[in-house]
Amino acid sequence: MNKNMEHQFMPVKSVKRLSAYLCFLKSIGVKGLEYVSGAAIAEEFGFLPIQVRKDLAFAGVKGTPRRGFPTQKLTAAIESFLGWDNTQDAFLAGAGNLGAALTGYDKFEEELGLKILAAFDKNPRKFGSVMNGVEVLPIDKIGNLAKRMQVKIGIIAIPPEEAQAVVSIMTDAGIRGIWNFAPVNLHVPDSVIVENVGLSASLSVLTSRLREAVEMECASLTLKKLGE
Amino acid sequence: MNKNMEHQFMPVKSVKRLSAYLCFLKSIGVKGLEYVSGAAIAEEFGFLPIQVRKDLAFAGVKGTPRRGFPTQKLTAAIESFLGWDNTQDAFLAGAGNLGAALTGYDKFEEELGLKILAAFDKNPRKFGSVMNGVEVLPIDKIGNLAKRMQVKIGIIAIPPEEAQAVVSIMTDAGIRGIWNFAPVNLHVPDSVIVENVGLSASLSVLTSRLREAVEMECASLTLKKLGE
DNA sequence: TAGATTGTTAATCGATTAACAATC
DNA sequence: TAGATTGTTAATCGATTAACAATC
Repeated sequence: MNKNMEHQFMPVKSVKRLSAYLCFLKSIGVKGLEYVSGAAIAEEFGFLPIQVRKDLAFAGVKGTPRRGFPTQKLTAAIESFLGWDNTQDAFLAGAGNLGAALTGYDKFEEELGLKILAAFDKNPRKFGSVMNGVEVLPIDKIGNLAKRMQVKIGIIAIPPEEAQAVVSIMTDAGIRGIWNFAPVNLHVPDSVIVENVGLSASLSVLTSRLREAVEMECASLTLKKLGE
Repeated sequence: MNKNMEHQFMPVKSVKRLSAYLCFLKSIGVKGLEYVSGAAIAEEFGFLPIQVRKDLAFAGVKGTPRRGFPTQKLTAAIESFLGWDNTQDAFLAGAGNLGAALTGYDKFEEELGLKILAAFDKNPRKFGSVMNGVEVLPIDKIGNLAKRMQVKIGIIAIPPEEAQAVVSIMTDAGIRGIWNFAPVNLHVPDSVIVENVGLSASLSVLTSRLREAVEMECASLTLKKLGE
């Protein structure tokens, strides 16, 4: 096994930033600007230009000195790099409010290429109903159907208590990627990838930052008073 | 300005992990185990014990050698550290599917202390309706009401094109924290904190990891064949 | 050409991990 | 006491940033 085989993994943070750049590029793309510089992207996000250049280098686009990056090519390159240009089929576990939000959000299919083939729920009253164009089926069928249709992505939008059982069925059925919205830590085989959305964690980051800001203000206020 | 004033900011990653630990601690808390070790928590998440201990040290809980951390105290300490123990009032912009998911998710109020006081929408047909116990008001009223009620947190669950305008109204009205679900980069004054949920970014991380896994398998398969 | 921007190579910084002493 | 686990201090690793050469 030689060293050249070693695969360069993409840093998670770069992937996330690239996805943000893409969003921005699409918004300026409509303005018809032929080139965009790393500095311009950096400016928009408050990053340093060198960081943007590093991220873009990962995506493998070459820029032109003095001009920047060709907007169209750059957009296409990042899209391809993030895999937004080919469709991925997914099954959604949970036809509640969150499930409705996910099926109702056209951007996932149109821009990211995530095609939610069907939703699954344990509530019999929902069976056969259509949620934003996606049919709701009994949750018991999820394993067999995933295996038969070779679906590789499962979305977890069910209560945390029920999540692990469904995930196990999914992975047994050959699902390789889990997009998890439930506040539980899921256990899966090594070959399966779990991406946790972690809304509670995200909210915690916001509130802890807010508190830090308030503390800073109090501190500088006290300092000012003492200085008077 | 002496060095002692310098505030130790909490690393975002530690905050996120602590929030995950909390979820796990609550689930084992019901089992009535008096102590839990860093190693046990690490095991659950596949982390190294030292990382868990480092994170817990931030939260300021003292453990007992040979026994671990007192489950109750630890849970309470992390909750307090993350601010889950005091209520925060919030306004929600957007009464669509996502807004419904957020208002319908009781955990935010019960466990994290996030109280969504009202939802705001531009669709007149929704005015006055009640969404999971939260009243829907005209979006024009969000600024005045936020100022009057001194609301400090705003949640953005509206289309990206409309987000910046509403955010500007929010920050003018004194809102200090924005929890952003819209796929746009928001511009706010320095005193305001934005936490982006970035569902597209999250999905991109999953799909790029999946692709990396597939590539690795192909590579090792090729290698195997060559070796035969 | 001159100058702005890219891309590369090196330095810095912060987070993770290791080693080990302290403690119940 | 012996042994397991915490907590501290140092080493490593990876990501960010700086410096600067290459290039249009």
